[in-house]
Amino acid sequence: METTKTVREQIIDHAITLMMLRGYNGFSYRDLSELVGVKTSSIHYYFPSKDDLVLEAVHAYTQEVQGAVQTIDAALPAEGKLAKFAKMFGRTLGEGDQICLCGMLAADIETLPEPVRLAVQGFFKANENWLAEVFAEGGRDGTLPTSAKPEQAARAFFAALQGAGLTSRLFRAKGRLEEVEASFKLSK
Amino acid sequence: METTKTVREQIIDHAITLMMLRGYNGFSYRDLSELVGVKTSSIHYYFPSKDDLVLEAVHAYTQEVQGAVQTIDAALPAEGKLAKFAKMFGRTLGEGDQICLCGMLAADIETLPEPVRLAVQGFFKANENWLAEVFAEGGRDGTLPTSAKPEQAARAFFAALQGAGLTSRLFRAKGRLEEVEASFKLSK
DNA sequence: GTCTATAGTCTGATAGAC
DNA sequence: GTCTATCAGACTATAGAC
Repeated sequence: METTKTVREQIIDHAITLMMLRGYNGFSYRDLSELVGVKTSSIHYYFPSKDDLVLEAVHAYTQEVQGAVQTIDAALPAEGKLAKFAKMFGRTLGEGDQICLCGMLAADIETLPEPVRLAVQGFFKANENWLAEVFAEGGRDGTLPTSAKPEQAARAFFAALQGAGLTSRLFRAKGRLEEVEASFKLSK
Repeated sequence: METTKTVREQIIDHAITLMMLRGYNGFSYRDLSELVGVKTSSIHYYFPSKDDLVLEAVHAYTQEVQGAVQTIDAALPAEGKLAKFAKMFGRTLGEGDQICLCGMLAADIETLPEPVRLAVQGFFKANENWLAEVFAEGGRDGTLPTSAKPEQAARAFFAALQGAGLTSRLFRAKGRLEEVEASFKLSK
């Protein structure tokens, strides 16, 4: 099994982990240098500026998450899909001290350049679109409360998950994520 | 009218504004120095360390928000209280480029000392407790969907508001906050 | 590609005069 | 209380040898 990761991949992986923990302004090239085992100047070789690095990190993270979402069985009832999605979202939170990369960057957004904002928007749109399909389907098959606007329900649900990720970590109480799913299920 | 603010009050006010914009790791004593018009060493006179400043900022912010919440008419039906609360929360977002101070600090929490975590937790608890009362009341008076657990509904609703604050700013679309309230109203 | 060395800037924080 | 002056350390980033 050839699982050796390139230095470039290691940098991105650790950058993602660090940002999910401390945010964009809370980690440095030096932190990465120590984790990856190369000098900071070598990191600049791959990513000339920190902004370049974040942008690539967001792209990699989006692809990774979307890949996982696509594995959710299409034959499942809508209610089941929603449950799986929520559970998956909870699992990205590591040992409980990390939040979604794009939720974190949304908090840091006013210190980031426009291309990063667009990339983070892209992450939200992709997830919201997938969820809107599920809510629409749930309305049809009767496993979810009928909503006039599936897109609206999707945005509210995803926002609630992001907020719950924040408070789960704040209170060190993982259960807060499950409450969100329950709230949207009993609904309507 | 004697509305002159002390230097100390100005520092806290600007610190709150800056953190709601850029987060804890995105502002400096120098920024404050320029806004308030005193040297950074003078700021250190009032707040020896940055952590001291954040802690006082959270206390001041909590008091301010809770004060506003308490002005919501107790005679209003639960549904109306929820609407007022959501609208108030939206108004704290300034020109649209700020988010709730404690939502922001929840994102930065892993870079902050324990006393700040406790203070931020206090802010969330206070708001969630108030909302739990409203949800319980709404179940009784029939203006809100009956929930087995008003506390759970309160936490999910507040998390959704925090998440919507994040995405409203990300997309520069204020409307996302209103969607949350609508989602919880049609519910159940 | 990775390194050493370093530039240039910003950071939080302190000492001490007034 | 506010200032000047300064510290030690961190930061992103670059030049150039190997």
